[in-house]
Amino acid sequence: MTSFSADYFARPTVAVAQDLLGTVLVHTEAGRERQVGRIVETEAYTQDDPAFHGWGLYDEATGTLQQEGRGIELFGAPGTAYVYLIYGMHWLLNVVTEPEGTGGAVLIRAVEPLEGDGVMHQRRSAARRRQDLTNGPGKLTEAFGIDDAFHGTMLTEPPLFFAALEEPRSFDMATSSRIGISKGVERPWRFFIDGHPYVSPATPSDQA
DNA sequence: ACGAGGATGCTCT
DNA sequence: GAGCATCCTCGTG
Repeated sequence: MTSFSADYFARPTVAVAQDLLGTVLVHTEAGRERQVGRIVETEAYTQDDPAFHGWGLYDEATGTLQQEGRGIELFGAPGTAYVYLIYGMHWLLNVVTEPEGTGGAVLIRAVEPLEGDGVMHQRRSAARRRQDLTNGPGKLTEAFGIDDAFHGTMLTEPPLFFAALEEPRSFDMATSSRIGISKGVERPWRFFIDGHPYVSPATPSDQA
């Protein structure tokens, strides 16, 4: 299992978000079962996007980037983890995209567990069905034990990394508006494996 | 099956 | 004080 290098992430964000479908997220921990999840749902966020957590840091008219502010890490090295707390209780995992100096990130929204069911069930005691282990962005971070300790780490090497699984792709990709946002709703930047049972059950933001 | 409401903490106004 | 890239529980059909 060979991890993706920084070059893989140093590309247009939408392309990375689509390409990550069908690849795997891997977490290795000493003395514990390895956790592997096949990515079935992602979202893209770019620097000119009002829903982006670094929106306004880059001024397109002058080409200048602020030195600090919320989400400044999203302009850093491609392949870096951007982990943040949402609604005061759930950690969400993003991977930084685009070349350094350009902002962008892909949110990992859902995976299908391939290895590590035991650990995931331990961490996700609320899950009644197997798909509830990882069919949402906050659920998968809990199942994989991902929190702010991973913020800023490189997702190009263990203990947490991405890798290829299947070649060629053996699924149909579907698209929708992103979920849970109020700005940038018109951008069709949620990507998922059509009909897959581990896709999150939430409703896209452009629907009633 | 589905919808309403609450939990809970950090950032920006 | 509001808003937030969410999840869970408890109602009603």
